Amino acid sequence: MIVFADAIISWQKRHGRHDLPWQNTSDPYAIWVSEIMLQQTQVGAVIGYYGKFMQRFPNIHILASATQEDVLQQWSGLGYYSRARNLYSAAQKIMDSFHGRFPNDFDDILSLPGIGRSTAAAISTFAFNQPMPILDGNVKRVFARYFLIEGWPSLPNIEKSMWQIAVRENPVGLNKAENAVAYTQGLMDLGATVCTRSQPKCHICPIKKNCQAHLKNQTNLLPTPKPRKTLPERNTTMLIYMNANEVMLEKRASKGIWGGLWSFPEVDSAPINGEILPKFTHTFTHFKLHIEPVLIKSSHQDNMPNTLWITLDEAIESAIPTPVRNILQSLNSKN
DNA sequence: GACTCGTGGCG
DNA sequence: TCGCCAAGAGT
Repeated sequence: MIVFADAIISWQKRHGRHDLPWQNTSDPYAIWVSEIMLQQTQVGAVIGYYGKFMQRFPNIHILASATQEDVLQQWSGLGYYSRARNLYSAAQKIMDSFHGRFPNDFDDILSLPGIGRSTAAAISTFAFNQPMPILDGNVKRVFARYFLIEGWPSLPNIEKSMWQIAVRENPVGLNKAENAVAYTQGLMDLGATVCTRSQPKCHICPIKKNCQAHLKNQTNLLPTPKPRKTLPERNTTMLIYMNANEVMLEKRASKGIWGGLWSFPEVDSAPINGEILPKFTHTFTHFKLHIEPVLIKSSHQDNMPNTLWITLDEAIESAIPTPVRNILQSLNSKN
């Protein structure tokens, strides 16, 4: 109730995070970019990308007038590339449908591609001081423990009840708007720095007195982990066509894994005319990919569709996924 | 409701 | 070393 929110708010003001690169601003564009980058991605992994992205695309207009290739290049290595494609697509929509100004209406924000309920709420709160409830991984963990909610939090019925709690606890009363930022930020700060998944710092937690998991000594059992199946494994052979100083890259389909990025042509098994490079494994969230790179010396420039020849140095700076970057860098260090 | 979609840090 | 999962959204 009020007690919960007040405890979070006062704790955040004293002990929360106040100096992240996307804080201390009300620019909806800056906040939007940060919220997209932070989806399923930890703060430490985002900070470097965020600075470069904002330098390259300082506002909506510049982002919208760039190419998707430019945007994917800045996103290269961060993962979940549909976020970058949707960010770019949303920028176009803001130009076309909202006169180039980021909308402040919640439903308008929610209508933008790549923005779901929680991200829309975070933008609404941080950029426009309109308190709307969020429900991210941090909040789910805090709620699961504080209210002793069993079951994997992303199960639809569990998540639904957590949204109800998020709405109920969200401070929307009179004169609460000024604390909306502190409450929303505080929930995430608490989950990220105190109510962590392993070894939570309950001794410094501002709400431990009423935390059901803490009182019943079940903190280490909550939240209920996701039911895991064994990861499926796949194999692929990447063909690295290379002449004196250039490699051939192939643009991947716009959807699916690494959509819209540049990679190597893939086949099921190695051809006999190549030099087999060391195999390695790249692990995704939902499968393992065993990659066998094969180097093929090619004096002529094969004219395959959706391909280009590019120097090693330029290739490394392109919109490529991480395993491709690793391969290119190993080739570069050889030469 | 289940699946897809990246990468890196951590115990 | 390896399983887990993080400021989720789209299909």
